[in-house]
Amino acid sequence: MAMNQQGGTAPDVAEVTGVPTEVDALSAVAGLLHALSDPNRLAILEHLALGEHRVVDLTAHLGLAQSTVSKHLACLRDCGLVVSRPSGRASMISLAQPELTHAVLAATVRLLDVTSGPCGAA
Amino acid sequence: MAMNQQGGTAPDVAEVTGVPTEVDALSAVAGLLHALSDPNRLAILEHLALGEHRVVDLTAHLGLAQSTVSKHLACLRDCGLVVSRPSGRASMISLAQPELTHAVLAATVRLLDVTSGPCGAA
DNA sequence: CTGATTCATCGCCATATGACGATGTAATCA
DNA sequence: TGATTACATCGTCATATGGCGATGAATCAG
Repeated sequence: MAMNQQGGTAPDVAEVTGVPTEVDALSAVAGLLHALSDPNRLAILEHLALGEHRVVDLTAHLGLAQSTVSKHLACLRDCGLVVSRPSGRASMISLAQPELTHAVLAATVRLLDVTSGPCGAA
Repeated sequence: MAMNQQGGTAPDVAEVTGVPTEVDALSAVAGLLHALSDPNRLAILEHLALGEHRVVDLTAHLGLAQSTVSKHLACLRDCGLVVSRPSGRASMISLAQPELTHAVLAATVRLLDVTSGPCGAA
């Protein structure tokens, strides 16, 4: 049973990693990551990093149908990644947690830089 | 609509956020995040955080079919998240980038903690 | 009031994905 | 040698997902 490599007194995975182990918690994390695992949604988040934007602006920027963008925004809103502030007949969309969201993406870029680098590049 | 980015004087989204803006780069990031957006794959990564494991061990741990686990591992291997070291007739699987991978998950947990908290909890 | 704009939602469709069992290959054991 | 174990791959199926257009509600312009 070579399973306590962390030394100490039988460390729990969650305590070592700081990431939950239960299925529910993992599903929650996976759900949030799933919301981030779409290029168009990432483009939306990036665009929102510059400030508030209307849906129609995001639609024009992405070159997608308005319904598609609206659905993506609903996804991001469900995950609490963006918030919408009604302004007249428009909706001003903005990042709910700019710094934390950026932290996840930055960490992912760093990881991507290492994982994809040694495989194909020098 | 203020969209002067690539000028060199005005700040580019990528420079502000540190996250690429091109579709290819976004797709790459999205692909990596997609690999992380599955509860079972997250469970695999967490389990591997404790050290090397055989496929059959992961299979027993997850309670999934061997083919399913193998496919998940293939996904993770394609993304460069895990590496496999042949050992006899078994394959020892381990994290390729434990710290960077953990950094992404930790940042996601932090984000989840904020996004899911204020919505339903106090 | 009438028309235009903005956004959310619904229905639909093509594709992607996760699950499984079955099969093939390589390595270990009797 | 033959049998068993460990793993990867293939084929299949049910479901999820992203895309679009159409529709409806709300707001603003005239």
